[in-house]
Amino acid sequence: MKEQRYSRQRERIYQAVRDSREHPTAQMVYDILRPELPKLSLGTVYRNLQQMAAEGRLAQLDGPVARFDAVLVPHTHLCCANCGQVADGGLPYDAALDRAAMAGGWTITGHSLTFTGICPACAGK
Amino acid sequence: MKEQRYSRQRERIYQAVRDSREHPTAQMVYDILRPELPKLSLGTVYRNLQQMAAEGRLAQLDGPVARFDAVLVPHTHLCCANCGQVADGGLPYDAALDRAAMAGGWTITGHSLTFTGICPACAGK
DNA sequence: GTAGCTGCAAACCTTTTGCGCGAAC
DNA sequence: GTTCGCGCAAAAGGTTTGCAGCTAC
Repeated sequence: MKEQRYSRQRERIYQAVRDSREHPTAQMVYDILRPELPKLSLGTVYRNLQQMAAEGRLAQLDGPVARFDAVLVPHTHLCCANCGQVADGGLPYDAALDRAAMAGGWTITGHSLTFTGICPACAGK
Repeated sequence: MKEQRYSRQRERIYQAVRDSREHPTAQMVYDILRPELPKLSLGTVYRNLQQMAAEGRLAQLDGPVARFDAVLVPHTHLCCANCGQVADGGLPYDAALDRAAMAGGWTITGHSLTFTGICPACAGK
């Protein structure tokens, strides 16, 4: 693996994901950091998010646009079909599922359990 | 809802998804049909896939690129981390999860359970 | 001094959309 | 004849990449 150096931008990007509750997209991270780092480039955000996801320092969530999560303990997610927000689910990760799914020659390394529904804010409208 | 007319293209697109085992993307459907319908447009494939997904005639799978499935009975999926292929999982859909997830004011309409791992073909290499 | 990282901009890929013609009804 | 759907092409996101200069070590 390539040697990795410290960079102020990478640290801020990581903190922005960790401190945000909304599983931010690259664009959201960029918007969060822009006031503080006006010269920050969107390309740098993408590069660092991808790099940290590859290292396992961040988790990447599937979807039409990629979202990132600094909570590495496996957990479920709730996705609002109306506004698109992603929240943490209340159910624990069930490792028994992985063992059960290991069939047909597949090696299972994990799973993603995402619920779809309507969030409280959207339900009120 | 808008009145819907028959179209040869839509039928073929549906059949291509149904007859393919690989949960094809729009591009894959286009490639499958091109020999048979040389004038087919990629835009038409996207339009019809999206329309049939909205009607519930097809299921749309999340991911970096959208995939489609003609099997409407809810079921789990296996995704190969190496080659990206998506296969059907052996586990049944557990509706009890939806009831359990309904907390914090959310209305849950369904869930998606996707296992990540290595498929037999990639494991052999 | 030598990599690695940034900012910038262009390129890329997937998906959507506007438009005029042809097809279904 | 009236709509709706198609093919085409352009546009619109989201994401990646090449490059020259700056930064960590």
